[in-house]
Amino acid sequence: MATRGSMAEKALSVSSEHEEKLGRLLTVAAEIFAEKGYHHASIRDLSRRAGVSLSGLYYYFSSKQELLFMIQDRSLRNVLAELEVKLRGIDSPEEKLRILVRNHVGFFAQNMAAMRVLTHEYDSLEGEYRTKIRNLRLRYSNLCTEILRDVRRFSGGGDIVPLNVATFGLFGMMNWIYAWYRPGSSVSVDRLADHLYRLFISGFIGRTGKSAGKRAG
Amino acid sequence: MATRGSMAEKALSVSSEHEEKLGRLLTVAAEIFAEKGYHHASIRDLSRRAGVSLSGLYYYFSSKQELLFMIQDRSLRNVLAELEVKLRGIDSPEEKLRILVRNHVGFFAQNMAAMRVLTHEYDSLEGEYRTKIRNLRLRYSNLCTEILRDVRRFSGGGDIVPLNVATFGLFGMMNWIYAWYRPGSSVSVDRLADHLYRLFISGFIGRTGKSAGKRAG
DNA sequence: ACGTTGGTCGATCGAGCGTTCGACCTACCG
DNA sequence: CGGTAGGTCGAACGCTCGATCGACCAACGT
Repeated sequence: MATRGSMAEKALSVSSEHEEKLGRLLTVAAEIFAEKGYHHASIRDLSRRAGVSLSGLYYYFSSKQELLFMIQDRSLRNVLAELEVKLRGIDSPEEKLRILVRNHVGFFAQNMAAMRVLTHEYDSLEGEYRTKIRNLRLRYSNLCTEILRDVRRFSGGGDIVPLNVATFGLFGMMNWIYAWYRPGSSVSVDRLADHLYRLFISGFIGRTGKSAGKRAG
Repeated sequence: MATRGSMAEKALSVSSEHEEKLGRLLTVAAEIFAEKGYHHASIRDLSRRAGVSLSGLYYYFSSKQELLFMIQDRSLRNVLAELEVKLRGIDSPEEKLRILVRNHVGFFAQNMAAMRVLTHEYDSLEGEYRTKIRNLRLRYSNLCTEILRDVRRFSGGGDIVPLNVATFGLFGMMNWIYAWYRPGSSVSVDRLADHLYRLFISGFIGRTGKSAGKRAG
């Protein structure tokens, strides 16, 4: 059906079929990488699970490294793009932060395999692949740091915790999810995101525990 | 030198030399695992870096899996043992929590390779090795959860965030350190631990960002 | 009818892997 | 001295890996 038509139509449909199959391969590969780790997973595993011959796979990517790169690149770009759309038109810094957390946690829950590969297998990247992913990650964490800066300025909170420590603390909380959270748990994804947001925000904008009227050092 | 003496003395000194060399091997192995990941690291790498023949290594461990297990087992036991000592005689739950964070972060900074392997390569363990490490981890996180429960009861804080979410959030913050912190940074280890403690505690015991007033208790 | 292009495959290569084995070399014991 | 035990080693085995190559096929334009 979709393969009939003019040259332009065909080129389009063919390339979209190509994209589609590549996408399927990347999804399956992400699952395998997430299960066994990049280095332990073999292209033969992917060949078996995807029902494609070993050599046939190499039509869609040129090396195992590139395969890993594509998974991380797509995940990160998706997270970033979606986040930037959602932030459009939002003024309140705290609301921005809440959106960031929800977006991040949401992606994790929805596509756990790829996100796990993203946080777990960064060091498996080499050379230019690593550099490119590093830059994307930097863009992401910088965006987060800027939001945190605004949150603090806006709330008049003190400079208790350095901005970069706070940023990494937040990412730590969010990225650690893959180690324990299973979708379909008693805590829904939205509630989880909300919990983490609340856990973070009030520690960030002020008040240390000791001023809670209990202890005198 | 140390090899002279009676049978008992020799047995002692020999076994302690054995322990010592095993310890060195584990340290080097942890560095390699931390660098390249468990599956990508080879026993031959260890052989080269430790200056011991390939087959000679197998006198000290019986398989690569056991090697990985020993690294994780020792790290976890050290962290736990040291923590239990430090907690002895402490009553204040908040102080207990502060000690836990300092202890954890301190171990990370002091022995980053092994701790990285501990948090990063749990899934590389198989069979009984995995079960044993899982139990140790459980003991650790349960200890943490209990402290958090006391903190909340003692501070009269609300039940905003479920205890297990809070526990994993805290571990996430602490374990994420290996992804960005480098010893000798501008933030000292003690200050880092303090930052993370403060970031966590006030988000945990109450008040969302909106109404950041003093609580009366 | 023919050439081209996109896609797939079996067979195979060379390299590296974890592990084993038997030989070997001390340093001690009786 | 001979014997035994702790420790070390080179060589090799069997296996899996990532990657390549040339053959093949169906669908298309001309």
